[in-house]
Amino acid sequence: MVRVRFAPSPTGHLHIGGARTALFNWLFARHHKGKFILRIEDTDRSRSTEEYIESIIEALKWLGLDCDEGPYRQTERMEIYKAYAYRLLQEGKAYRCYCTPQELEARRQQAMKEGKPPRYDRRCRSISEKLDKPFAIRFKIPLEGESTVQDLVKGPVTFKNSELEDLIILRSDGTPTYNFCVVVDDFDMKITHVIRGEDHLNNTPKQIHIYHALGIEPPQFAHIPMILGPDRSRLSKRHGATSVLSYRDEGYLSDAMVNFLARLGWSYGDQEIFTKDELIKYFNLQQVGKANAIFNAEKLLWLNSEYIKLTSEEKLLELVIPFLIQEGYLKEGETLDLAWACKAIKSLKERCRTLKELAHAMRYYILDYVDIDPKSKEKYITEKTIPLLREITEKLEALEEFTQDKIEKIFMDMVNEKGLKLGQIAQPVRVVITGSTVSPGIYEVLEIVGKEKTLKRLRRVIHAS
RNA sequence: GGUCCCAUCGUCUAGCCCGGUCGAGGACGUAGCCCUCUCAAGGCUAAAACACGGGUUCGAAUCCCGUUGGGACCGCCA
Repeated sequence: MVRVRFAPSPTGHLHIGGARTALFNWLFARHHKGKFILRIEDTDRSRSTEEYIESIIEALKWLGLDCDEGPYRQTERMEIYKAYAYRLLQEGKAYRCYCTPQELEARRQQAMKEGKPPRYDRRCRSISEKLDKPFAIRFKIPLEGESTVQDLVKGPVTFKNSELEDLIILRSDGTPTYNFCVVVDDFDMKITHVIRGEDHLNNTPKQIHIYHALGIEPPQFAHIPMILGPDRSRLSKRHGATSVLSYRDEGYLSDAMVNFLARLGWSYGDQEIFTKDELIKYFNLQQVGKANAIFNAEKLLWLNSEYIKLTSEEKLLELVIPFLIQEGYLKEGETLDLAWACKAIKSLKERCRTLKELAHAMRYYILDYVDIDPKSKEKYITEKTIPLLREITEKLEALEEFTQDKIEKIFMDMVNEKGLKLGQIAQPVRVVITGSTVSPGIYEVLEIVGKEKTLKRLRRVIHAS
C-alpha cells in the first residue's frame, strides 16, 4: 500500500512550489490507490502560526487535494521524538553536545573566514561522562564510507560520509529538529514514498543514516525539481503573487491551477489539457523532469481561459457570483435569473481569461446604466452618430420581440437604406450600451441587456446631447 | 568556498534510458494573414532551441569526459 505525505511548515501561505509538491504526492497516491497524508511541520514554534495552518488547508481544499489522514501536527508528537532521541543516546548512536549556539556561530564565522567548510568539529563526540551543563543531542554520522540515495527522479546520488555533519536532533530546550522529526514521522506513519522538493536532496543522506541507526528501512525517495521565478531564482514574494489562494482570489479556476502545476516538471507526450482523472491515470514519477522550471504566469492565464471555455455556464455562474458581489454589481443574497445569466455568460466566456474579467464584463448586462469610456464616447458619440442613434432607438422601441434576429434585421435594414457600413451604427450603439468599444456581437448583447435597459441607455445619451 | 543537482525555441516541454525514422515535434507568448459590427475565440503561416569543447561511433540532441552556465544545500530553520 502506497502511503505518501505532504509536510508543509506553516510559516507562510501555500505557494506555487509547495502546491505542486502536494499535487505530485496526491496524484501518486491516487494513481496507486494509496493514502495521501497531511502533516504539519510546526516544530519551529516561533515562525509557525495557526493562521497559516488554516490557510494551507484551505488552499489544499480549493485545489481538491483531499487528504486521507491528518492533519497530524508535530507539536503534538514531541514526546515521541524525544523518546527516540534518547534511545539513540543510550545506544551510543548519538551524544550530548555542550557547545552553546554562540560558540558554534563564532566557530562558523571563523571557519568561513579561513575559507574552510563551516562544519561542526565534533569536539563533544569524545566526551564520555555526563556534564552538568545544558546540552543538545547530536547524531553520530559514520566518519568514513559513503551513502547512496536511490532517487526515483534523479537516479543514484552518492555522498561521502566525511562531508556530512553530526547534526543536532534534539535542541537544548528539548525540542527535536526537522531532520530527525521527518525520519521518526515517516517511519511512524508508514510512509512508503517521500516525494519532496530537490532542496531536501542534501538532507537525505543524513536522514538515511538516522533510519539505519534506528534499525529501520528508509522509504523510497523522489526529489522533484524546483520552481523558479522569471529571474531564475527561487520563487518568493518579490516575484509577485506566489500564494495559491491569491490566484483563487484573482479568478483562476482550481482545475486550471492543478493542470498548470501538473505540467510544470511533468509531461505526457504533447498533451496540455488534462482532466483530474486523466492526471491520476497518467501520472508517474518516471516522466518527472530533472531540470528546474520557471513559473510562467502567461501560460497559467491561457490555461485558465481554456478551462473557462470548458466549464458550463451554470457552473461559471456559481463561481462568478462572489466576484460580482465583490465588484458591487450584485448585492449579497440577490439572485439572477438562471437562464438569462447563463445566456449572458455564454456570450462572454470565450473572451474572458479569469472569473474576475467575466464579472467585470457582466456589468453591462446587470446594471441599469454603465459608465462610458471617455475616449470611446469622443470617437463614437458625435453629432453625426446621434441622429443614427435616435433612429435606431425608435425602431428598436417598435420591436415586439426583442430577439437577436429581429434586432439584426433592424440594423441591416438601416444599413441598407442609408448605405452605411455596419460598424458605423454598431459601434456607437455598442459604446452606449456597454460603455466601451469591446463586447460580444451587438445583436446578442442587445437581446441579453433587454429592451428596457437598451432604450433607457440610448435615450439618456440622446437627451444629454 | 565545499558538497550535490541540472542543461532542447524567451517560457513549459516531446525526443535521450534502448544512437540512425530529428533537415528536432507540441504548447504558451510574439508577428502576419483569414474570418469579422468591435474584441475575443477559431483557422492558417512565420520567426524561435539540441550551452560550448573534446572523445566513442559508419552515424550523437541521444553514450563518455571536460568547460561554462544555472540552481539547491551547507542553522540548536524547515
